[in-house]
Amino acid sequence: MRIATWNVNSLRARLDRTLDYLRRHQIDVLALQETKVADAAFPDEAFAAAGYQVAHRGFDQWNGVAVISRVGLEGVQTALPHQPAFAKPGQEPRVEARALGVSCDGITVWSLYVPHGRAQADPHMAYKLAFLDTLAVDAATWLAADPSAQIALVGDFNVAPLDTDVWDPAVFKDLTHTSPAERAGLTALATAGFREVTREHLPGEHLYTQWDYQKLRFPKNQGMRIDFAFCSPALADRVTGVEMVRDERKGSGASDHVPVELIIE
DNA sequence: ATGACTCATTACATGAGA
Repeated sequence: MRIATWNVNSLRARLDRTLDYLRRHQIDVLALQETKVADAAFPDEAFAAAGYQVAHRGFDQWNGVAVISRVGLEGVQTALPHQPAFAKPGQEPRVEARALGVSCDGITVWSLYVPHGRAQADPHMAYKLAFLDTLAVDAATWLAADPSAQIALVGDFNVAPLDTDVWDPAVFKDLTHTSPAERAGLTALATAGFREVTREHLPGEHLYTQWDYQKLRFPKNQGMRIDFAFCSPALADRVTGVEMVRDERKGSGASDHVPVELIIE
């Protein structure tokens, strides 16, 4: 069984590419982030025609998370139990479309799009840290309720845990993604008992999952490793391999992120 | 070549992303 996660950066702009990827890589479950589409405009039919069921959460052109499965899909949860809300200027706080949980063939797959943070002093950063904090709290609760649970927390975490996860740590020092507080948010998931299986299987340095569109970042391999898969112990034991699909960053019309796949026994 | 941002929007400039 193959589970993939991909920040697709607009599903409508990359629907054909996504369908083609599913076919070529024989993906059973695909967690998408940044679909940038409202639920009403989600292309359900295209996935149904390819043999997949779909669960999606999206209000407008921002954020948006989905799980696409050909091995069953039930028990849809459209937000984390304690997911914090975010208030845009002049608007009421809203729990954004950043977490979608679905049960697929006995595995609970959460597609997660952690808030970016924008800048250290920006309110969005406090939101990011609160999101990570509640994620770890909820995840710990799930594992306490059932230590044998099969849970995959996958997606765009918008945190680079190690200095070698970014092409130049100095560039990010006063920006986002590498601060101790942000990194602590991911450490908390490990403390809760979840294992980051992409690092277990691909421990190499400078293995990136995202390259900015600007300044020839991809040809120069100046990227970031910010897409991960935190698995409950019972599921982590079943993971036999991980692949970062670097080819998906090539060519015109690519997302700035590549898919990350888990091969599960 | 993997190539000098890209996406969506009551769009023709702006906000957001990382």
